[in-house]
Amino acid sequence: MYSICGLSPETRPQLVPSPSHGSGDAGSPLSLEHWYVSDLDAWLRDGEVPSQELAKPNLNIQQQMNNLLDSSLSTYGSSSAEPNVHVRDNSSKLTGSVISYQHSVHVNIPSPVSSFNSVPSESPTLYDTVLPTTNLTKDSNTYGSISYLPIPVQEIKHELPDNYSGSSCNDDLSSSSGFLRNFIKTEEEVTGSYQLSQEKFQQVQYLAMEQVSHDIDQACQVLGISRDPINWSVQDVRAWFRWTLKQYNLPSILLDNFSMNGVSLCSLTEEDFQCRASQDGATLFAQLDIWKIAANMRKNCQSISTSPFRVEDSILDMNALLNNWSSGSVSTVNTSSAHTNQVTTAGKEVQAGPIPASVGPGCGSGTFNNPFVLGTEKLPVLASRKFTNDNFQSDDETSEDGCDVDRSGGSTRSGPHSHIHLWQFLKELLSQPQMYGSCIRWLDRSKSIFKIEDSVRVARFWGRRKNRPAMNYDKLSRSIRQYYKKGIMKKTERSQRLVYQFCPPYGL
DNA sequence: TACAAGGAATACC
DNA sequence: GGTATTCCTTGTA
Repeated sequence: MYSICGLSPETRPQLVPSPSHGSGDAGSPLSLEHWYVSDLDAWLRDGEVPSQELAKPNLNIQQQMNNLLDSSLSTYGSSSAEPNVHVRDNSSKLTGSVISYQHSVHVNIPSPVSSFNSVPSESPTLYDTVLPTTNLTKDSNTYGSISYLPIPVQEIKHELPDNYSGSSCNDDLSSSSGFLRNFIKTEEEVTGSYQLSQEKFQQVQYLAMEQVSHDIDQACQVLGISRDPINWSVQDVRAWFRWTLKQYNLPSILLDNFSMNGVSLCSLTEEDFQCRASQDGATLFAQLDIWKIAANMRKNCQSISTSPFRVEDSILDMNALLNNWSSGSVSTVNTSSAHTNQVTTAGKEVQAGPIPASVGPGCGSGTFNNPFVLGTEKLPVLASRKFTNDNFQSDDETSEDGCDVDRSGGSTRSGPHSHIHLWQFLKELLSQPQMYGSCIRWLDRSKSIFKIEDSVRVARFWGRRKNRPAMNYDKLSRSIRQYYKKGIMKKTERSQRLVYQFCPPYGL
């Protein structure tokens, strides 16, 4: 039997509380998507991790996790001292969505459907993942920003259950329960001299996303609806709303406001949701977004017939995985070579190409150009990789496989040897305000006017994307200015610092 | 100090 | 050759 923080599984409370803006006792919510800022913030306070990055409401799970990584990295990277993470009394207040121990972190994922009586939960109520790690070490070979040496692969494999061969998206996800159990450590192990691991956070991301997928599967079973909201009928949409409202104990809304099929529903913006469902619109929109991501994930994974997802992927390039899931734009790939390389370089500094999503599941010849990849600045494994290695594709190669950008959309994928342009890249960032809104955002979408809120980060993202570690805003802005005479971009009529405007049709 | 603008040379594909 | 990068100077807020 295992014991964590002095509480047996039987006595420990349900870990993740209901949404903070919910009723407070809405039963067990879906999963980590319910890690609202307050949850993470509470943990970060205990962990003495700066939380200013988390002061944004309605962050989705990726944002939360990545912000978490950001905060952790910045804190731990700024000091040679070990993370000052300590035990917190999880029996009080939040009942601990995340429980921190000295030198280790437990992330507890609740059973997603335990409150949904008609669905017998096959998953344990508590998923406890201990995160033993290696040291976080500054690596001067990167951008000058904080980065870390990767965890040796053998160490990773050691921590994984021997019989775990990785879970493809088509696997029986219920097996994740057993898998997770293998991560449950004894208290003795918990109090061992482990250190906070960013790699393990990535692992947690994987587990969380897998769990979300499981949740959705079960909900679909009960509701008799498609996993993909696009396929929903008007009745399906209504069923989903009823279920979601119940799941989150939200007050009833006028379902007539959402009398539409799945296609129409998916085309609604967050603002549309808020107009139709007032303050709960954001929550509903976020939930739908998760479903859409999961649906894309399933589609993508089904297309990867030759290369099942492997657990190494989740560890070594979790962000790429999530990017894959979220972008829904990966094509059939062969992951074997890159992955093999990663494994066989165990114990060494993992050599890799640039940041692209080229090494994640379904990303071997990786194809998505989603700038979320650039968010891997937060991921030590990737950040510490060298920028030259033939075993990994360059970023351009990554984006070329079915990725290219047309003038109107800015979405990237098409034939080989295409290269993303800066304006396209900026549009990609702009297209994901939830992810990059703190860096770059539209000021006036109708006029294609945008503002770079964080020039340093945007430049860093661009540098990662183009494998230019020395990229900075001076250089990036020079490239932007090159667009002036080409008619791609311009300064606004009333010139403002860091404010630019796409010329038509580039801003469409 | 950060940003804007643009010239010039260079690198990369 | 096109595009981006790098380095530079000058100017502005």
